[in-house]
Amino acid sequence: MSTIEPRQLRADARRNRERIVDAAREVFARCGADAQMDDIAARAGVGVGTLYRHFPTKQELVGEIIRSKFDRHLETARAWADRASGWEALEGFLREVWSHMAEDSSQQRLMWLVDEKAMALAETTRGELIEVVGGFIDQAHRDGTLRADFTVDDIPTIMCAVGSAMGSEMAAMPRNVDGLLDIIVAGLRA
Amino acid sequence: MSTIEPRQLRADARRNRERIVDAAREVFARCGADAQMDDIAARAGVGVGTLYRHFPTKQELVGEIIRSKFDRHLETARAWADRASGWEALEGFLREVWSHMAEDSSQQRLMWLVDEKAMALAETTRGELIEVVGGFIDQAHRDGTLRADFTVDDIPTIMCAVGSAMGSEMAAMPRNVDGLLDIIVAGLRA
DNA sequence: GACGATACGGAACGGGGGTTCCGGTTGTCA
DNA sequence: TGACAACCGGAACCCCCGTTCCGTATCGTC
Repeated sequence: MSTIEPRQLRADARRNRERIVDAAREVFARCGADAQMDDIAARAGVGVGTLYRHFPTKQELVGEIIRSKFDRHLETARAWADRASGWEALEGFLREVWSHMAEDSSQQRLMWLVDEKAMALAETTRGELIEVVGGFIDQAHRDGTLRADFTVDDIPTIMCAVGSAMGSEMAAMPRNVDGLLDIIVAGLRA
Repeated sequence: MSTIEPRQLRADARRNRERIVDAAREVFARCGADAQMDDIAARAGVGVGTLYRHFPTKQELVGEIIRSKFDRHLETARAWADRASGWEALEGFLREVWSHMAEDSSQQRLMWLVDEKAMALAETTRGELIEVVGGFIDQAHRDGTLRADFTVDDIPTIMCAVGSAMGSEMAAMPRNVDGLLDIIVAGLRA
């Protein structure tokens, strides 16, 4: 998946790397941005030192998780491109991604600690994502089924908004994310 | 403003309290949730000890800021109640609140560290807010101008989503909050 | 102006958590 | 099977930051 393959990892190292990523996913899902490196290492059945050999910094670990999320979104987009086009594909894509996001909603909070470097790891995938989803949007505009001023560049904002609504647990405040999603879809329609 | 008035503050104490709240507003606006107590005290021209006498915990200071935000939103709601009703009042209220939020967008990030206790300070104001805005919503439903399944309880979710979209600065991602607001308003309309 | 109550300042404390270091272990290759 | 490089574990390090403590200063009142 990565463009550069620095060198071949030793068998045990590769195994540990996978364990670490899995553990990170779990712990980030449970604790969000508050996840601690020690916990991740413990959950992976590995010492902190090992964790830090594979990911020299917490940011880099976060970056890996983010990258894998983008990968999954790209898969989703491609699946919809095969299955439909225009508005139908766009709505289908959005709703499916949102349901993925809802599955690990507390993980959404970790988007807050993403920085340039972490995001750079996902740049390639993001580019392809823009291409595919941009196709849906262009087609929908041609069909006149999508609000005229909407562009691909609006998608990150929407995703950020939705993700935050899912991830937050603001005290004593009711939360109805499904309602928000319906509102957004309705507002997107021409 | 507060229902309980524990005792009369000494003149200098009252002055310092105000300075602290002002400083907190500034520093939270600049640094969001990362704001430090030391910085706030320094900006207020006051020692940390003084800060802690007035607000025994960071949460309590956050609570004060949140409360004042809710107060302002309540004022906005009442102004719109005098001026209009139904959909017009609802949209006017939302857009005005959003523009207030946009003014100190980085302050939005501090909503993440609000807990029950901090929110409790704003409970009274929040109740009145629900009442006034609920009035707009009921009227709009009677007029048939608002999406049928929308209730007051959906508002926090929307606010959280919008606030996060404003407050985040996710790297290398375009951000178009105004577009999001238009989409939401369009989606709210029946 | 003097006295007690109320406040103030800011050095110091404590613990939480990311990161480093290095002595020991394990995979790989000849 | 021996030898070396690659890798591992986890105690220790250190900085950051909320919070406490207490000697000093200021306000209000008689």
